[in-house]
Amino acid sequence: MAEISSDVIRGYNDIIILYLLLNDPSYGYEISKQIRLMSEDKYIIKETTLYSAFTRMEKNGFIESFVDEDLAGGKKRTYYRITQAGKEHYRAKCEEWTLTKEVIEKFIADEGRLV
Amino acid sequence: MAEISSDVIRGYNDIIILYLLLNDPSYGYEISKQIRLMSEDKYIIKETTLYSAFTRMEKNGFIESFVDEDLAGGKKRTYYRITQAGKEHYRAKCEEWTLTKEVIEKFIADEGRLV
DNA sequence: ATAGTTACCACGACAGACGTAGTACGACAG
DNA sequence: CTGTCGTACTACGTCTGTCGTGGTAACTAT
Repeated sequence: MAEISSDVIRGYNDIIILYLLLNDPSYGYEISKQIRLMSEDKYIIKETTLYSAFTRMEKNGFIESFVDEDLAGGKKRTYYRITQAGKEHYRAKCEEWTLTKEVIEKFIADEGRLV
Repeated sequence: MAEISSDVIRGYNDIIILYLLLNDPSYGYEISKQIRLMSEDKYIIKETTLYSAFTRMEKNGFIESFVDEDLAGGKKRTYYRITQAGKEHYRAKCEEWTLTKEVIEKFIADEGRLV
């Protein structure tokens, strides 16, 4: 099966992650499972990619983190919450997506042209 | 106006350039003008990006170069021609694009959800 | 015991895009 | 006759998001 390469997905992980934070805070493991589910296994984000995206986006003020230390078994979990700036970033990225889509599709040839 | 960022376009320059070589050989300056024209100024490829893409794709066997030394004024021009492997690469990238599009669009929220 | 799931992090490598700068020729304006 | 603009590249180094490798730690089922 065809896979989505890292060069192609680059720049869209922000959209994907922020989308999953729009309604409620969430955390790494949960988000990675949701991406897999929603994409029907077409995109499985790498753990390192995800966690470094969190770090980057928190640094940029798009998300905020808080830790839940009261999990069963003395475990911790780091949650992320989208900020107002994050919502604006999300919206801007979505607009950029629309633009990009329009542009790219001009460079997709009809089937007949490929010999 | 919104611009297309390098992270978002990354991975699609191959499609764009190869598309413009599908019918006839062409060269850097001409291709950059065509991209600008076809995208209605929405995407203006950087010279360095374009020429390094040529080098990379020639190394990968997707294109072949030949030089026209007989231009007016003793100038040279390097043309590029798509290979069979290049056409297959183009087709594979187009399929990847379709897949990526399907995935990304699942993470685009309705207008109403953005407050 | 040990494999699997949950939940995360550090470190460094990689590659494509990009910024800066330079070369070289012709045309055309002032 | 000097300077800018357009044509047509090239070299070199930097940046950044992704990814590979490997590690920690606690619980759960076989």
